[in-house]
Order: sequence, then C-alpha cells, then structure tokens
Amino acid sequence: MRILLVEDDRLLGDGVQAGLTGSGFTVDWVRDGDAALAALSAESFAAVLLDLGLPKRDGLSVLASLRSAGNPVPVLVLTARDQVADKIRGLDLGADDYVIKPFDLDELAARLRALVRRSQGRADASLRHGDVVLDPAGRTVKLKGEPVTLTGKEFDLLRMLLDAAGRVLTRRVLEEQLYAWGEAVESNALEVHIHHLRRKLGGELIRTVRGVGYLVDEAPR
Amino acid sequence: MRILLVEDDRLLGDGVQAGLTGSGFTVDWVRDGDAALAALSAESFAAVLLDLGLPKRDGLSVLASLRSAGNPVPVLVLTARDQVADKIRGLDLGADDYVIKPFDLDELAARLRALVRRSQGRADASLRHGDVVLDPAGRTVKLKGEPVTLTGKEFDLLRMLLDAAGRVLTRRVLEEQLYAWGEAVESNALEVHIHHLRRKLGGELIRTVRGVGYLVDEAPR
DNA sequence: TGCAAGCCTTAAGCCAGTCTTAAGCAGGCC
DNA sequence: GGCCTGCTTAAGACTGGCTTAAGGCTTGCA
Repeated sequence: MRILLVEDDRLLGDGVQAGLTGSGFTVDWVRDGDAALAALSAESFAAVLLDLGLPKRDGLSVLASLRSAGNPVPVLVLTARDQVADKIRGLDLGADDYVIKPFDLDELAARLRALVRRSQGRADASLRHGDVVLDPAGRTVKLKGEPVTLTGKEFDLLRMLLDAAGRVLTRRVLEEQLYAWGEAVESNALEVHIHHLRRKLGGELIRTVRGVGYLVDEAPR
Repeated sequence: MRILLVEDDRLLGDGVQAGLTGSGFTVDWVRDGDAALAALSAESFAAVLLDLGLPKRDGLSVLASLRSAGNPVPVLVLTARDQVADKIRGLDLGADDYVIKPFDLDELAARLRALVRRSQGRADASLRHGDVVLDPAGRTVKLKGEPVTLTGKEFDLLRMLLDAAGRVLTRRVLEEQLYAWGEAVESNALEVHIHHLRRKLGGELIRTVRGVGYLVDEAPR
C-alpha cells in the first residue's frame, strides 16, 4: 500500500517512514507542499499523510488545492496538540482524519488502514473471498482455514486485488502501488508474483484481462 | 442527515443529541447494543456514533455483528482516553473513526460530516440493455445473469454501442475509437467483431444500418 | 564480519488466445 | 439482373501472458 508522506521535519519523517515501511506500507516522502502536489498529480497513492506546518506552502493550502481539483485521495493530517482550530478547519476542508503529535506508530498504521479501507467503500477489516481470508492488520492469509505464507510483495498484490474485487486493476496501477520511486521494474516481475499467488491460492482466484490487467471477481461471501 | 447514537450515559447522550441536532443532524438515540442492532436492521442511517462501554452487549461486539453481516454503515467510535487498545481493535474491526471523551461537539460534527461525505463517494454505473449487463469496472458482461466471455475488442465495441444506445455509430467512429492511430485496419475486422458479438449475445441486440454503421436500440430497462 | 536463507528481479522460451486478413456468399436496392 | 454492402468462415500471424530458472540482494544469525 503506497503512502505519500508530506513532512518537513527530517527526524520525524525518518521515523514515520521506517515505522510504516515496517508495517508493510510503501512510503514516498516529500518535504514541502509543492513537491506534494507535484507527486500527487503524477502518481497515485492509497493515502496522504500531511503535516500542517510546512515551509513554503502550508498543509491546509495543499489540502485545499487537492480538493478543489477534485482529488479524492484520503488525507490524514498530522498536527500539534495546540492546533485544534486548524484541525477542525482541516476536517472541513476535506481531510479524513488526523493524529496529534506525538503519536504512536501502531496507531498511525491502524488509522491508515481504516482510512484506506473506508476510502474504498468497504468497512470490513478482513478481506474475504470464498475460501481466502486476508487479514491486513496481521498480514496473514488463510486458505480454507489453513495459513498460507505469502511474501511481502505477494501479500500487497493480493490485498490490492481483493480490495478492488469486481474491478480490473491495470498493470500500471498495480506496479505504481507496489513500487516506490526509484525502484520501478522493467520486467515481468508482476507476472511472476501473480504466478506465485496462483500457485499458492489456486488458479481460479485471479483472472487475467488480456491487455489490461488482473482482477478478482466480485466477492462471494 | 440521520445519525444513530448508541450511548448509555444519559447526560452525555443528551448533550450529543442536542449539539448535533443544532448542527443540522437528525439524531436517533438508543441506550444499548441490542437496541442499536435492532434499529440498524430496521432503518437506514448515514452514520453510527458508537460508545464502546455499553451495558449488556458492548460496543465492539455490536461493531463485529454489524460488519460480519456485511453492513457498511460508517461507524464513529466514542472512547475513553485510557482505552487505546480497544480503539485500535475497533479500527481494525471496521470502525471508521473515533473520538476520545471528552470531546468537542464542533469537532464531532466536523468528523461526522467528513465520514459521511467519504462513505458516499462511490458508484460505478453498469450499462444495462434488456438481458445484457455490462460492468465497465469489472470488464465483465452478463447475459440473463450468466457471464459471457468477450475478448478485448469485443468488449470495447459493445461498450461503445451501449453507451450510445439509441444512436447510430458510424463505422468510421467505431474504428477510430477501437484503433489507435497508426494501426488503422483496412479490412472488415469491425464486421467480424460485430459478428462475434452477435453470436455470443444473440442477433437482436445490434442492428445494422446499411451504408452507415451500427446501433443498439434505446435501452429497455 | 561472514554465512546462509529467502525474496525479488531479470531474462528467455513457449503457448494460447486474439485479431486480422481474405475469399466466398447472401440479400437488398437500383 | 447486376452491383454493392454486409455476413460468414477459416486460416495465419502475432501479441501478451505464463512458466521456469538463475543470479543478485537483503536480512537475520552466528
């Protein structure tokens, strides 16, 4: 799950990036508002972590531009304890949640998961599809109740597909979400991961849409 | 906007109801989890405000029942400051947000608005024409409820025709849409695809307009 | 610091399904 | 009746995806 972190503080940014990466997110980090807007117009992210106190262009203004351009990406605001007013303005400007600094990394991860989940119009925590159950929090997958070990990339890929059950995800979208900048693949790595998923979970689950991408059918409950 | 408040504390409940009503919400208030589930199965709410510490059936259990029944209503959890663990469990069980007591009523209202706004952001219209249903997102087509496998070009063609139901699409328009520049066909490929579509979906759907192009009649619903 | 294990990427060959082409046929219109 | 447009069918080319295997990289552990 690819996240854009907008944070000017080097220390904090470093910690958040490391922590979230450890929780299975892919984190791209920019230091100011202009860079954030540039990144958001060029790439697609599952969510944005936005610090309000930024140099040059402040967080609220970034948020406002984003929303007035019609971009619906979920935004989680990072705010200091004494900025309650800003926080409320942020929510009304279209932020989806906020956390107060200092915050707990586990909590931040949980909130991000909730946010992304919500933004996709689904409110259930674990993703179910027939015999396959994926638990995003525990990073575990079961097939007919039996645990299946997936590697990191396999897990991310499966989660995206299940999240979007019923919709086709293009190669491009999958690759963008799977890889942060500077690690773009130019091979068939995606296909290889799909292949591994099929081997572990059966060939029925993931359908190929030739020339477009992959999808998992609408979930049978 | 109609909200269900689940709160056993009379004083707090009263305050929230009054405050939110003042902010333009319509608030139904129940005192325990069973009543909440009953209300939710009978009526429809834009969101639920759920206190975790309830008599009889506690909040997390209410949330779990709700989600396992597939109910996607946005849930905002009300929690005490010392229940961080519950809060995280709540988020992972499918809550969409929480606030810590004591909370500010304006903030609560702002969060509710953000929540509801977020929950309504999704609808991808499928194209229907009598027995034929085309889902652009899933790239699937059904005939009388049965899935039909179309190839890429067939699918694109059908989508164009359904999109323009009631209007004739000329050969020229169809070919331009179907083929990128530089790969113009100089054969009867279009006719062949139409033929395949008819074979798969029945000959009635697509009408030939001699000398002009093809059309699908105005959609019967 | 060195080793081992596992993960990810890369690359190459193979296969299947898709698309195009083309030729013959049917039917409408002048 | 002759011409023209569209239908049908089948064959071949080709693209894109699948599979497999090897090598490099990271990470954990001694």
